[in-house]
Amino acid sequence: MRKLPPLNALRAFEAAGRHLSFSRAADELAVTPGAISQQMRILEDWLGAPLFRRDPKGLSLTEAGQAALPHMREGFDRLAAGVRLMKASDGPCRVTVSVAPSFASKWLVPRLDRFQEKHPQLDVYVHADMNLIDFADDDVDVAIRFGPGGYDGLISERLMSETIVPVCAPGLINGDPPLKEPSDLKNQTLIHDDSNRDGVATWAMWLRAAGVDCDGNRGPRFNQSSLVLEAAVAGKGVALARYALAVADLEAARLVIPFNYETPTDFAYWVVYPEAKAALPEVASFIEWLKAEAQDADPK
Amino acid sequence: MRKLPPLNALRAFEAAGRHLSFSRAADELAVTPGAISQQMRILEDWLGAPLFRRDPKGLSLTEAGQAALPHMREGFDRLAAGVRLMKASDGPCRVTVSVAPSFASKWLVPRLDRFQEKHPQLDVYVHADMNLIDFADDDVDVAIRFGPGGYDGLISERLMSETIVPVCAPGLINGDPPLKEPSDLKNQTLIHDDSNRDGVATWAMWLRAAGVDCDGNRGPRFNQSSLVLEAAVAGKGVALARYALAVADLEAARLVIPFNYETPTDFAYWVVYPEAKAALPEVASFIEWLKAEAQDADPK
DNA sequence: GACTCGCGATTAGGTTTCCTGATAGATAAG
DNA sequence: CTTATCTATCAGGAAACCTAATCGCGAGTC
Repeated sequence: MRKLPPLNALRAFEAAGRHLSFSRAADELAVTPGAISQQMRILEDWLGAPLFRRDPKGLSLTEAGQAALPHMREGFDRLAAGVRLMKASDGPCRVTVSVAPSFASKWLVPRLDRFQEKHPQLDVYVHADMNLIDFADDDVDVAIRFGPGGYDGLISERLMSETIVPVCAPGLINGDPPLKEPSDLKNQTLIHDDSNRDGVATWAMWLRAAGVDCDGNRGPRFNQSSLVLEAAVAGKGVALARYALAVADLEAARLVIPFNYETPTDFAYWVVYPEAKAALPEVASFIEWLKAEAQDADPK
Repeated sequence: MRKLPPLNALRAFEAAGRHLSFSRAADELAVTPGAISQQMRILEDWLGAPLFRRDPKGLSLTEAGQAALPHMREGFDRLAAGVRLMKASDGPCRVTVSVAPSFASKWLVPRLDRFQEKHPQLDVYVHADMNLIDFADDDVDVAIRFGPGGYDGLISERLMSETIVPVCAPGLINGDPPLKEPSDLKNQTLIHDDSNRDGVATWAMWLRAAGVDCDGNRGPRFNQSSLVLEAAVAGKGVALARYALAVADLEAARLVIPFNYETPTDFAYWVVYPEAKAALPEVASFIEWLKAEAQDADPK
């Protein structure tokens, strides 16, 4: 026989522990902070043990709270998945995918009609956001992320690897000054991508690796990779692009690779989702499609 | 943002769906059947879809209910595991294991002191029961079962395989009549084990396989394997024993194998537990110990 | 066929749980 | 010093929840 404390108190704990703030938990659950405070007192009384340390400078979880929190999260995730299975088994339903804006515009959106074709009853809601999202906060089913992988408490499956290539508009190659080899880059405008804070190849790194002695910090900068690519398409200069993002423009000959000098990265694209989401058939279909699509694009 | 229906309604649904009976669910949750009925109405209203078919001849789940039920079960299991982690991180705690009476007395109990030695702060509660148990109903953490494996919605890990051997008290071999080869069994009392309903080797099957023409149905019968073995130890006749159960008596020379004629079975011993239970360190320790212990006993 | 039993549905009314709104204390920033 | 932010606490009220009683239905039983 399971003996559980009041379920609302557990839900309040899950939110409070996640935010490490009673106020934000109250906000999430659409109640007042006082309600959360009381629920926590009730829960701690029921347990006979404290879950939070109320330091003057902020809230933190006790060891017990720390240990229990992931299970609470997972438990409520499961319940939510179950509830979604209960209602409206037929009819249109929606998969929400969180993805970086550049990847959305350059990779995902161009392929999305293929998914629509295969699953006409499913609507995809693309949630483009630079920031990592919180699956419990936002109503996100699955995320695509570029990085080292290994996201805690979530399932991450590798979609494809990535390489960095220089790209520019076709006209630049035989322009004046011409662009035939890496050292010609000294005479070109370099377009910079500031969106990868995590030290994915920069021009400075690339030039050093290619043995070109040149200040790699000059030139326009953008905080989104798609803007970088569009600047390159417009002939504004030479950009360092993630191949997956540039591939559509390359195939359409709006961009070319002036010299073949690929730089593989340790980072890769990952599908990331909470374990419980895999139970939803619409989410499972989307993930499966994503992986197949990535397989085609990047047979490794 | 997760949007969940009233949590108590979900818990009521989980219990009602599991028992396929509002009354028994009410019993489990210590409320009246009317309460369950109302909770189900509330939940179905909230969803806008029915979860149960109220046939005159009994309750059954709709497709939606069927799909959601396992997730509810798993979700509440997780919450329960989390709650157990919250309270009393130190101090003695208990692991409850459900096991067949014979296996308990002949295999588990003789080894249990080794576990106690290794984990002095853990108490093991042996719940011996002929019937399969319901992990949600009874407060059982882990079960050991003899069978084909593959229990739905639960994790099952193979402990060891099993073979069937004839056994008897040492005195019978050179007694009068003597017991030197299978055909001598015609002159012996055969002790029968009725505990295995699922067609694990019977004397009739065994004699046919061994080419002995003899009516294999005569002799005393017991509904527990441990009683069968004890009758054999007492010299009442020859028994067909599962090796794992007889091994302690064989090593102590209270029993012998009159002729080497092992019959392997497709069945094996399994540790079975709900996924969420593995989160509890005491349960994880016990399972780990069980597997190590089985490895020693049956290096496969 | 009448009777009983078991089971679920339903309703009114009461109890418990839960939340609000106001207030207080404590901390950090302006 | 003032303001903003955060948690704790309390009383009162709203909402959720449960009980108790009753009804309807079908399956056995005699």
